[in-house]
Amino acid sequence: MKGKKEVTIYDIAKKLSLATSTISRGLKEHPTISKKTVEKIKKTAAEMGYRPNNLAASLRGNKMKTIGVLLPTITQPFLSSLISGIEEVAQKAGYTVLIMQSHDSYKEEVELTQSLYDNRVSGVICSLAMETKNTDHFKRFIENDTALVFVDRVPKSFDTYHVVIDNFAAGYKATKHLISQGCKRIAHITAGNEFSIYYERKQGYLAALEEHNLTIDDELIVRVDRITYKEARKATLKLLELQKPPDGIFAPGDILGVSAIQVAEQQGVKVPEKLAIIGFNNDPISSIIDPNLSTVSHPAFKMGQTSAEIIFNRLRNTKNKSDIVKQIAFLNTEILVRESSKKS
Amino acid sequence: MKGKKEVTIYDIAKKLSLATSTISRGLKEHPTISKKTVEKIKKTAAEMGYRPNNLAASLRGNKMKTIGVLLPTITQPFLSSLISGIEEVAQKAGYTVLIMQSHDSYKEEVELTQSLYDNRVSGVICSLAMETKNTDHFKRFIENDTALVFVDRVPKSFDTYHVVIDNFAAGYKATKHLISQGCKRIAHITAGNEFSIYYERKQGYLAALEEHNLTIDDELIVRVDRITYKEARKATLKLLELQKPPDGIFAPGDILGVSAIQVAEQQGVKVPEKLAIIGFNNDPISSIIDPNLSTVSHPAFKMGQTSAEIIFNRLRNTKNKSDIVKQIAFLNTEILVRESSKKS
DNA sequence: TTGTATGCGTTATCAG
DNA sequence: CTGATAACGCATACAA
Repeated sequence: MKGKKEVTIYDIAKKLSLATSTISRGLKEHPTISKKTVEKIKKTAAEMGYRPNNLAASLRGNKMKTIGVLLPTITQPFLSSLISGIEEVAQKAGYTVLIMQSHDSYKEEVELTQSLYDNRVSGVICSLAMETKNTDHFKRFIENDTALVFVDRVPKSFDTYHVVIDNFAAGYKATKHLISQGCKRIAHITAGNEFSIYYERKQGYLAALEEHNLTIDDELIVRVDRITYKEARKATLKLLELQKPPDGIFAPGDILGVSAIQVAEQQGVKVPEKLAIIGFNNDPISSIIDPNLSTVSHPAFKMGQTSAEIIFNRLRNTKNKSDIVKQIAFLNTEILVRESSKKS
Repeated sequence: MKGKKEVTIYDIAKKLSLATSTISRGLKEHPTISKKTVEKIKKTAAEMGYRPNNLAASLRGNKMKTIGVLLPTITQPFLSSLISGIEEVAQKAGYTVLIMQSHDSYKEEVELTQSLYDNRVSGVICSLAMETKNTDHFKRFIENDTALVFVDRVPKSFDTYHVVIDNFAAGYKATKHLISQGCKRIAHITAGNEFSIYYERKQGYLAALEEHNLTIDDELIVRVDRITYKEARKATLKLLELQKPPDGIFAPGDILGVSAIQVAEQQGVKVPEKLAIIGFNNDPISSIIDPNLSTVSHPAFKMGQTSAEIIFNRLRNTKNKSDIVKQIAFLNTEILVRESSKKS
């Protein structure tokens, strides 16, 4: 009933009348093994259909050659690109990628964190769930010498590696762009708690308004519970129904921005003439929708690569691991001006 | 310099003056251990910060509680939904998900297959790379008793579980829909080799034409090398520039369909009046683009769930593993009629 | 109900 | 350059 028994280095050893240790070393081209022997071992191994057992190998070092990736969701262009970036770097390094979705739930995040730990991954790359405020569940990784990198949605007060964009600056730039197009009443859609990227973006938005002496009107700032088309639709509608509707919207996500465009058109509000809109992320839809959505480029793939590279650097230098307690990599963002915000 | 040493069942045993085997059993609530002892063990384990080592546990059974997922890419709505479905089921079953991207390359697929094997995953869910014709690299899983399920892009001649939609029927239905809207010259965009889902869809398209006595015009069938907006644009342009351009396009993917809509509009060809278009997959963009793209629903999430369920069923019933050599689950598809194809 | 002993496949250490 | 052996952490067969 069982499948064929596995070929182990022991089998190879027996066949070649060598010690298992020699086989083990030969397979890894250890310098102390003669060329000839190495070749012989490799040849025989291939013939016998030998395949290493990463499990057994990892048991000694107590770590799998695996990077755990913990994200809110993966069905989002930005995040799947991020994974792609991680994957590319990991694959080259001979590591595999374990992916988990927190669905923006704190509870799930905590559980998955444990699962990752139980699997003894070498490193963890995480973007926090929207709900998450306390990040104590990550401490175990530090104590255990597991490389830890937070990306995009990072905790405020956790000393480790962060890969982010400057959300404040991006929000500021986006808002300023709308102002430069002549907008006077700029609305904003926000989400999450005070630890979230959306909070930062909002701060940037507020700063830009202040700098240009535009009054900050609370009714122009609406909140969504989740980033969905439906929620965004409601939010936009609310804005358009105001006594004094906005002439610009800074939507901190393209889903929100696209929704805004659609609702506006449905309501007969011309974009960008009557209402300029800028989104965030540069999702594929942003350049498909008509009018094209201006947006802020978010280097997702690059962020993934960078995160993974940090992990591997950290893994390589076992020495100075405790030297750096915190390091933040800021990646560049750019305002992509497209049709939805071109008034001038 | 090292992190704290790990707490093992041995440490717990020492602390409680019990045998490691008792601890091991107590942790899993083995019936032969007294309630009291179980509780005591669990409490102490928690206090000491014990976390199981899946590596060690798996080494005995020679399999990790992990499902390997091998896909062409993950940055595609259809595939990331599929993963989501797999993830959900796996998470409930206490399994983790290892994800790899073949980037539609045969070579990468073979390598990743090995990597999956080396990690001793319990099951593999795979959607084949576009390039792949030979699937011998999957045989090892069968021999090794690793549950194997192919999903969506499945091999022609491999006896194992398949989870698919009826691509022929879907292609037939989509084409028939266009015919019912009065189209006489229906174009088609195709891709991949004769083992691909696109081939099946094309066959369905051809069958529908034949059934309705529409002449099959080779110049109406164009081929793209990869499913990208750019490629699709070129293909559509080619069609529109024909002496006798088509009055309908069956695009076997929403990316292709969306591109077709855009190119048509740019060229001043009214959709659907002059050109009816239907896509495939029901990607998010299909209902965002204006006019909305008619499409064929592809139950991605469901396919993921089904694939995972098959894996776990198979894993549970170790007995009759060789009884079923091949089993195909066909999931339902539906024509979603939207603006882009509504002539009548 | 609990304890003892052993093995899973590999690698590191220490000998030769 | 190669060999013997212990160890990684856990789970099981067999004893008690």
